Amino acid sequence: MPKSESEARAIQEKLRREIRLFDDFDTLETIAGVDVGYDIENGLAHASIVTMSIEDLRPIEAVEASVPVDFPYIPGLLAFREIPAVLDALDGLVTRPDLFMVDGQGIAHPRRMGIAAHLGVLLNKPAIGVAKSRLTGRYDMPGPHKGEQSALMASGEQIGVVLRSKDEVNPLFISPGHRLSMKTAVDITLRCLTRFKLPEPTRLADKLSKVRPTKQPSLLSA
DNA sequence: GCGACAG
DNA sequence: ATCTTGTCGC
Repeated sequence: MPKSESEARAIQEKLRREIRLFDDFDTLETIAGVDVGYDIENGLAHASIVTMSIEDLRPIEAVEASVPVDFPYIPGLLAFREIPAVLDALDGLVTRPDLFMVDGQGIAHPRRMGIAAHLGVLLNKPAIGVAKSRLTGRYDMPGPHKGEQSALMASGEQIGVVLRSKDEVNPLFISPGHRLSMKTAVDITLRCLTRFKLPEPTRLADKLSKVRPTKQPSLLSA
């Protein structure tokens, strides 16, 4: 873990060279949603990963892990705060998913190293960033209906797509993280949308990552 | 120097 | 992210 902000940025500058933004994968049958919630009073980061079939969006496996938070929230350095918990949860997975969908940015980041790109490079797996708000870049608001899009631009380049995932609700910010193109990132996200604002992988992971008062029935039990 | 700023 | 009740809309 980096001990300073400058050290963390240096790590990002180094890792960004590994990013590949073109489709580079074989099978794409399973996708895993990744999200992290917080238990403020206990100083814990609670990560959850939900693997499902891309074909029918049926949950296959769900794991969780809580670890002490050791890095503060600093815009642009979110990965250093959340990835430790994610890697811990990953150990509990029986089957490795073909692709990861992370709650946060892919390359739509000041140094093109959002948490989805960071995780993708660490695991050397395809990864997509699905954020609920903008970190960096300029864009025009897309039309009000589901499926409408606009480009997220920065430094004269497209770093993401602003996507209306549901009628009349704030749009999502999609960006590739690793081993897939901008187009594929959006195509896959669209295929994971149902009636909600968030695509299924992230939506289910989000529910599990929130610290619950008591135990709830498993997502896989039904 | 002044704002902006994923979760 | 998290803190929180009511309220609008299907």
